[in-house]
Amino acid sequence: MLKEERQNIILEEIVNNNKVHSNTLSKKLNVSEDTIRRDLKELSEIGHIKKVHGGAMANPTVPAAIISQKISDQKEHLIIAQKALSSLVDHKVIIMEGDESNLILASILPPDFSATIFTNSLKVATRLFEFPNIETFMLGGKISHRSPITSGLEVMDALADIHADICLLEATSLHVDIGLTDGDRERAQIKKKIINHSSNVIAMCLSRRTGSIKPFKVEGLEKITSLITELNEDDAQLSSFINKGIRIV
Amino acid sequence: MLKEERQNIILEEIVNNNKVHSNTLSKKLNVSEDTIRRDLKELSEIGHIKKVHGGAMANPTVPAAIISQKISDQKEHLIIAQKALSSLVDHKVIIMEGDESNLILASILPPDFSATIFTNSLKVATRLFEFPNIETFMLGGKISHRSPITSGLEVMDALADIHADICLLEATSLHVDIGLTDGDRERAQIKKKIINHSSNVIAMCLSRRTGSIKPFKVEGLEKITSLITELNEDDAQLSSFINKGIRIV
DNA sequence: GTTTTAATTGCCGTTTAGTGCATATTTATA
DNA sequence: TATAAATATGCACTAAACGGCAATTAAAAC
Repeated sequence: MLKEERQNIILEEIVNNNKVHSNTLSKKLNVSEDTIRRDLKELSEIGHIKKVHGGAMANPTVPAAIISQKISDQKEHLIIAQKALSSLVDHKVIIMEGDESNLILASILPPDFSATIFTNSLKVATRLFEFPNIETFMLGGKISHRSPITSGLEVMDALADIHADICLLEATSLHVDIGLTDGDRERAQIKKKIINHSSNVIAMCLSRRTGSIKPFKVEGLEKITSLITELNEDDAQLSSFINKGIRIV
Repeated sequence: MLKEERQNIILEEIVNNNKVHSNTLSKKLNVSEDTIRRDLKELSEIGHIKKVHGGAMANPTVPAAIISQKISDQKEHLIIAQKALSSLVDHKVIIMEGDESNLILASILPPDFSATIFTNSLKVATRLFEFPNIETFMLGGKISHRSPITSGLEVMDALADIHADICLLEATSLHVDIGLTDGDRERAQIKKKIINHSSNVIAMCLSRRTGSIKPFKVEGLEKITSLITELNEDDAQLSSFINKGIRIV
């Protein structure tokens, strides 16, 4: 059995029973307790479950749907989120757009992290609620039927009055020549506005999404300060971005 | 059983009964009283409960996040939510304020329910996201550290442009003479504004919260169209409200 | 298809966490 | 104040966690 398969089973069990025991899992999956322990450690690093003595439990604030997402996707976002975290400093104004890498990022922030954070994601906002030193602002608006994210005029209006030190964008498409594009018109507009109201622009993009082009233009590459993918900085796939002067993290 | 699991059970029991005894817990959970005592010590160090001789009691300053998990109240909220549901009709504009009964209500809506719903609760909005025929609008703003609810100027501004057919308010205090009051100033203002932007005002209130008065006035009883509690309409406790002309559901 | 490389896993010795028990001390209250 | 119950403390035992290492297995490169 593959590790990934096993970890998905573990997540499934946590969603169903709210908890797992290392020793029973070990027997059930025919691996040593050490392996289970390593699995639980990895899974808990993503932030949706909590490792405890003897097993693991679901994080009470995380909905089942999030926990049971395929582990392979979560891991890629975790790598991105970890890099993003190292780019953040305390006491700044941050805009977090979207709910993929940003959700994981919100899960791995140090408990005493201090900042003012704006977000259009219900999931991210719910997560940030737990942090006593973070001032969270939900950007209000109509909730899309595609993902639990606000968009529309209200978000645009709210952004008009904001300036952030740094914004963290989920890039669904990033092309070396065309720049940042999006499949949703409203979301493209929102991203554009966020970029123009932030001193630093960090695009978080899965490597398989680089190179693609979506119908709605956000901004050209020159507006992007840094690009974070799950790849190493020196990966050949990213050299064209480096040539354009983008900082790779 | 995992330690955390056991402590969750203890917390739950304290939240429900306001107190626990070490010796009964010891029998119930099949561990020594020493272990229970250590659990209570740990929980009290975190600050959620207060250790007393012979057991522990609920801490008066328990964070809202924990209170909201009250199991016993869930039943009462369900009764309220069911009544509220019967008051709703399709294709209306609804404001749902707060996340107790409204969250349950959002969970029991028929899957094809059609409406435009505004809410200041992250939980409610997240739940409503699942409904294909509901247009959900999240009222943006600063997220309170007490519960995952937006408040502040942005909410007020957003409300200014809205008129609803019906609003569903979580009433934390409802007094026959004083009317609706709230313990939080901003939230009181928001409720007031919601009331004045709705054709029908439904107050959802646990019976034990009727009669109490909180520091910040929302509106007098005359602004309330209907009152929903978990009690029967003809319960004696509610007669004083009937005398004031409130419709009891 | 084979070789090379990297990831995964199990094992082992050591360390730590959790639990129960014995005993001394404190607390509630009759 | 007497007395029974509850608590604190120290100790011992067990199960789990940790870190390093070697063997195995999967993935990548050739």
